[in-house]
Amino acid sequence: MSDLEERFSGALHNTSRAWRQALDRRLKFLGVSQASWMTIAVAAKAKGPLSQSELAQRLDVEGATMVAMVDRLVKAGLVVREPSLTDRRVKRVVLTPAGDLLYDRVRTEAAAFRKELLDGIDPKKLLAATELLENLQGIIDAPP
Amino acid sequence: MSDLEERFSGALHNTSRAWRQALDRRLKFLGVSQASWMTIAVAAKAKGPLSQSELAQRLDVEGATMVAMVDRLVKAGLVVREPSLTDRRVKRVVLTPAGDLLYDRVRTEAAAFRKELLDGIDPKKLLAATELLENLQGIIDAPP
DNA sequence: TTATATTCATTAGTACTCTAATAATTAGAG
DNA sequence: CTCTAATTATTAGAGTACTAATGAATATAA
Repeated sequence: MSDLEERFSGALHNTSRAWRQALDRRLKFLGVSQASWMTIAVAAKAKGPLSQSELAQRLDVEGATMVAMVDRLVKAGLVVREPSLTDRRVKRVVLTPAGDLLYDRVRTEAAAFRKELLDGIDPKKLLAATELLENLQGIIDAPP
Repeated sequence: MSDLEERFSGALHNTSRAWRQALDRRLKFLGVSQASWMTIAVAAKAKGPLSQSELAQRLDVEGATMVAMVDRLVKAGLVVREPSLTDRRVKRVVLTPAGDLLYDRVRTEAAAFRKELLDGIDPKKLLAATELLENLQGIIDAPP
């Protein structure tokens, strides 16, 4: 029967949720949520400053969501909006020194947390699960 | 290196998110989100009517979140609040006929969607991934 | 060049989630 | 029985996400 399918679906969603919540608790002392950190991380990893649209696309959220996110990050002093010189519609999101510093700290913590959780897992099985998830993601994102 | 760990983490969160969003789109014509449906489902599957606390616990959300959720479901005519006769603090959440009907429809749709997505996946691999995820969830939820 | 279409950022309204604080009630200790 | 603990539901405020509509700017077609 499709008992396994239901079980997999439940495990996928519950584990993802539990992970996110646990990481959020762990990073609370830094004063940032995972959504904020992910935005900072994508902005930091890019070669040049990204526009809000590019950020939204890479983080798989809507543009309107990114507006509010950048508002909060600006308010927190972690990024600034810089008008593009070549396209006056565009505003580029640039990290402040405080943003850079925060990114370093959060990245370290997140990696340590990942390592703790996955330490006892067989790498072969982990790889197989990763490939299955990536495959599944491709199926979901495929054109209907 | 921990490259695989980062890759797994990304795949887990992205796949879970993509699944949830795709299912939300698919169920939009029924006028309910997955969060609402999950609440209805837990209430429907229970033997007797559950209190808001019990619902919150089974859905792994906070009590305050359940207050708002039940508010919306009551407004939508899917459930009613019934004061407990034995404990005047408690309000039990009872499905209306409209709630029962909606649950049947959504359950059918969700199962069909699951089947579509997981149809081409090797059951052995699916089982292995499920077990890994369940194991991981146990690690996350374990007392620190 | 002018008209149309697209893109970018924004606002407004809604949904779902959290934490912290509170009132009412119940359970337990003395 | 009374004082204290814990539990239940609630409110308030904030973060994160969506859709839909808008103005401004750019790109494309005629």
